[in-house]
Amino acid sequence: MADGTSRRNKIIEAADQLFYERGFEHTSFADIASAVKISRGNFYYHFKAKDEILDSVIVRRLAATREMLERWEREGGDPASRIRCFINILIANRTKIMAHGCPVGTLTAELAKLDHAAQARAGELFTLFRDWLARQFCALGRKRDADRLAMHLLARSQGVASLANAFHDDGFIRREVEQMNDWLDASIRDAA
Amino acid sequence: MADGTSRRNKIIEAADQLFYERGFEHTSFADIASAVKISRGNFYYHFKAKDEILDSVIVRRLAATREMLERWEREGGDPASRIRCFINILIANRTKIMAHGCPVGTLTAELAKLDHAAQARAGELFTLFRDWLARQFCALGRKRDADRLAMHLLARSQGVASLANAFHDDGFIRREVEQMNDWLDASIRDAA
DNA sequence: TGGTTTTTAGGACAATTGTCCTATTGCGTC
DNA sequence: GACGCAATAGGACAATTGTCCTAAAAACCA
Repeated sequence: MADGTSRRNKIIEAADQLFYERGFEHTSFADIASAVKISRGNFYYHFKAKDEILDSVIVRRLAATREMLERWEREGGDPASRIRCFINILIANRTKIMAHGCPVGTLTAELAKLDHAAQARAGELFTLFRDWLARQFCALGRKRDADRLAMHLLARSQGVASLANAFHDDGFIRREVEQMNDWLDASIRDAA
Repeated sequence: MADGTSRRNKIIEAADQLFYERGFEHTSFADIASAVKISRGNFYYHFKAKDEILDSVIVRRLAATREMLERWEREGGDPASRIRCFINILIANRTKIMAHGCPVGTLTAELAKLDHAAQARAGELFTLFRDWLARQFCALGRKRDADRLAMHLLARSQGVASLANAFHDDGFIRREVEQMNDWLDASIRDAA
């Protein structure tokens, strides 16, 4: 069983979703077990410890993120449109975001509180977006402050996700996304 | 012992700090007990359950926040300067924020994942800031979109706290705070 | 001082946690 | 069909969790 639906992959998949919905620490082996319909003790054939499942989940998310960013790079059109793909995640995932927050931000925050060893690995998820956005701003002619703009946009989307989660406000997300798009337009004008 | 340093208050105080640093669920009674130097079983003389400690912590935070906002209202000068007091929390608390994130945002996010009953109460912390900021924007002549501006500023500061926590970047906070102040200046000009 | 109420310590409790072990099943190959 | 390895189930494990109980101590008041 080496295909994409191997038991190991199913465990990672279920853990990924549960870590997002309930948080890492609040998700027990029993939770994952009943989701995958596997015996609890048998996890240790696939993983040495719970931390190893977390590692695998992060690796999976990193791969999925890389893939998404590459797709946007291929099919997103010009750099501005690609950045709009990023901004648009807030709209596309708004239901999940209102229920569970941003998967990257909430995981990073939780691991920081736990002082967990995987903190750095999870931070790479942010770095992935940061560097990708910076490259787009470079291509827009904002080479000098590309990273600053990338961090700014990243922070804006984190803030929107956080408050959307707190207030469960759909309209708020839409308004902020509109403003972010306006901000992007202005940034492009400044570059010209 | 009815003074402000009663045992009950000391427990709440210690729990407040620990919930911030380690998160609510990851803080055990044993942790609080050793912080207050009290026997573990004796908590139940002061609190019926762990959730009751959380409630008390939230009540405490609500009171502290209200007090802070009232102080800014009294001593903050004009509405714009008061809003700058808010923005400046990011600078004043930057060390703690880089280590543990925003106390309001991280608690709200955690309780959302736990699907905890106190979620709504914790949300009031955000509402406190939201309404206060909206009042200030009203006073600045932005009555029509005061709440929108308040939410926007709240989201910005949440985003900054989130990324500052992830990247432990002091300079990033300062740059973003500067931008937020610029944005406030522009908002005031628009009102005129 | 004596008695009553408030406060405390310390341990018992069941439930849950992550972890580990072993016996058994299932599948592929000769 | 028999063998060998991969995969699994199910339970044992110590530790930790929140909770509860009871006896002793401290504080208070007459």
